[in-house]
Amino acid sequence: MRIRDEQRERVIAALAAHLLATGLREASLRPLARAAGVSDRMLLYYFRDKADLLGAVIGRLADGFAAGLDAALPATPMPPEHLLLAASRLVRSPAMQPSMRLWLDIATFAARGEVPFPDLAARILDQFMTWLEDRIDRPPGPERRQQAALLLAVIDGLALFDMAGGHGQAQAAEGAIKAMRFL
Amino acid sequence: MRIRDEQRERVIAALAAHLLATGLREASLRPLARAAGVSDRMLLYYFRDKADLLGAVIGRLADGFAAGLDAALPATPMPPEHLLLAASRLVRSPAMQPSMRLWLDIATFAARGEVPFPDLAARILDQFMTWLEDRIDRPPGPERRQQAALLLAVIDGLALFDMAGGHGQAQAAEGAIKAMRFL
DNA sequence: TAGCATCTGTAGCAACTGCTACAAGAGGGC
DNA sequence: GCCCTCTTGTAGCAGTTGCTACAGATGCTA
Repeated sequence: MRIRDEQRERVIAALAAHLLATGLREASLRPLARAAGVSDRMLLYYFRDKADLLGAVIGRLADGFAAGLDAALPATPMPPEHLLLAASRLVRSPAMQPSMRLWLDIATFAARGEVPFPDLAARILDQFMTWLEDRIDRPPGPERRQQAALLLAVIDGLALFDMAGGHGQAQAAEGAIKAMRFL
Repeated sequence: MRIRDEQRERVIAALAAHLLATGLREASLRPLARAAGVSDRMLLYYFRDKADLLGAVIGRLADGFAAGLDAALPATPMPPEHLLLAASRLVRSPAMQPSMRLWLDIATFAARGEVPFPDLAARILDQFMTWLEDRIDRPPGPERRQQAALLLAVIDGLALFDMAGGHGQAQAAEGAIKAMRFL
């Protein structure tokens, strides 16, 4: 039971990077095994099945993503307008692009109910929400939560534009954000 | 050259409904052929290849989607706050859910550069944008365009929430929309 | 030294992927 | 009658998919 756990760990680390780079669509066992430097046979020895493997890797990625967001923007409360602008710029930065692309992939798989993606999607959504809530200069409560949800919707919408090649639209929307106010 | 074109037409109509129901992820030739009531061999006689087929079908769907939006909300200019609320409710309605789910699928395929999805995604994005612009009570110009882009970002973000199982977040965001203003 | 659990490679299965070679039927023009 | 183009079915290719049966290797314990 020792080597197996060590290898699990090693595989998760290796595949996290690989998934970010290539996305979920080409994530079949043999290429994943190659990327992790093991055989596909062993992948299914370390993990129960493909869903188990992807769940572990994406779970790890989600934690890393949350940590990255925390590090990139200190948890100092600010007006929602400022937060929205800062967060959308952060999320649309080239460094975050692979993560957002993967997040979109996960959302579409979750939409079809494919395990383990619904759970993963819910978890990522929650992480994102609390990250935003912690940075809005309002007392905790339903209103702050509503604002965070709206902010997240805008952010995800911008990310979707970028994915779909609508960089112009993303740019335009960022312009409008500056003229946006919350009562 | 006659039957072939008739069949093309028939296949496109049949597969439009099928794609809406099942999404892009299970859209391989044999199931598509079954849904269209022809053999996979003939599918590739009517269409050059799979990309050609999907391009035709999704193009048709995009036009239908745009027409549906036009019919559902008359082109009467209104304040962006009202439009946003009306549009998001429309787009999140159960009837529109399959279309939005497919739109997400298309966006993720476009993100990987897979033909013909980048072109399709750009086209759908443009249709959506003009639909919104036509309903904002402002003179045409960059500012109206920016507002439309921001509205679309929110709408797409809400759709993403619904796909990812975040119905609570979508609900919350809609609440915040009511307290949102454009300068 | 034997027994045992853990680990790993070889090989393969049955299903599916997009696509194609080939031949044959259907129909019209000469 | 003939050819010629359009249309269609049969069959199959070479590659991929997730997953597994089996046998052998390894190392620890008694």
